[in-house]
Amino acid sequence: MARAGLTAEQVTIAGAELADQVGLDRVTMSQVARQLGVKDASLYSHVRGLEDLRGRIALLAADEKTIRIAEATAGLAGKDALVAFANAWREYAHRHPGRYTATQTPIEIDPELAAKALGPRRAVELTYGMLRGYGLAEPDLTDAVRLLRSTFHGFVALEAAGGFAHRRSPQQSWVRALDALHTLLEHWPPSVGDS
Amino acid sequence: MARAGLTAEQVTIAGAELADQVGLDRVTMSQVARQLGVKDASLYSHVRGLEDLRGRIALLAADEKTIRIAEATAGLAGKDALVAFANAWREYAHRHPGRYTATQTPIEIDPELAAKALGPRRAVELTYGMLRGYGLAEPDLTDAVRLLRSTFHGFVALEAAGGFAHRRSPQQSWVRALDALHTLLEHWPPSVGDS
DNA sequence: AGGTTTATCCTAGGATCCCTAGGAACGAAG
DNA sequence: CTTCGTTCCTAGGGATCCTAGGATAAACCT
Repeated sequence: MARAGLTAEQVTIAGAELADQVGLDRVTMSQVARQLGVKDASLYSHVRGLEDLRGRIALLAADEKTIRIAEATAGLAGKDALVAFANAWREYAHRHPGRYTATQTPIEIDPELAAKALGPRRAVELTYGMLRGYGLAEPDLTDAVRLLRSTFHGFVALEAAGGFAHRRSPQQSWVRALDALHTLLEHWPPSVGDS
Repeated sequence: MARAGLTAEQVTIAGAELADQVGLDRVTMSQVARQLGVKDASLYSHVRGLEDLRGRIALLAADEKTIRIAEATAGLAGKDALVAFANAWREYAHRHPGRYTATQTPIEIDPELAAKALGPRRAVELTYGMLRGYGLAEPDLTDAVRLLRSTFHGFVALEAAGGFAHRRSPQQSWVRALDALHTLLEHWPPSVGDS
């Protein structure tokens, strides 16, 4: 019998693919093991357990998503950058629903593992960089970043949950939302309810 | 032995409370049964199974959330209505994280059960009603509703997932986001990328 | 009240899953 | 070739979901 020669990454990738196919909550140690042609107990040499696997999938997805966004927004500024950023985000969520869900699930991730992942930090930089063209200063910048991320995530989450049952296509509303966010950023309101 | 005298609603409520305490994914038939002082097999007289229970929790939560929002926005208009709507939404998510998660999870719900639930329809009406003051017409209205719902949901979801690790308090960003959305609705942009 | 019916709750058990313990075999390193 | 570390295995405990079928409490009806 030749040995499978697995690594933690391969297990993670198998889990991520399974998550995209059948949903994150249906990713099971046994299923992943079967997929890899291995007994489930064997996975524990590479991964601490199901929790840990989920965390790894989340980190993998965060990295991948960040990379897609970085590629999509490279060299762009202003509205072009905003649209490219948002579309890359949404496209990743569509293409990899299971992975995307993993990024959103509040999981405790092994700290020493998270330290290695450059995804999150990179993502923050990217978002701030995208907003550079709009001339915002702190703390408005942070507020704007949070608003954008909220809208992007909320939209794709509702989309995935079937929250847009209406006739109008989500795509049209999406384009419109980006238009709206762009003009909003251009005329970022002065602190109205200055509490 | 006196009989427990359960109903589907009581099982659902027990499940919902458990979800708020330990997280939706940790809601198990056995746990709910233990909580109710009953063997797990007994629950299947009231609920089809775990899937079904989750669906019922989701519908319950949707109803509750809608009611809170309706109470909060009663008699209000314009920005007051917007802020009250959004705060009621966020507050419900904070108070009932498990229930709220259930509303977001893409679950297939028993159609005949969903037909009874007035939550979703009511919620749609409420949202459209809240926007009445801004003088938008279709299809802008639908786009605006989707944008708002996306932002609200996205914000609380990221908040729950620990996505706002920054120094600035989420509360401040939230207030700011509502200001921004308000001015956005007042100056809803003409269709820019009219594709 | 007594008997019938219905629904609730039970015991029993199969299938699946997570995870641990400890042993076997493969591959590399001396 | 021997030794050693790692990968993978078998075996098994504990938990879960769910079904089947039986007991029994409560409601209903004459």
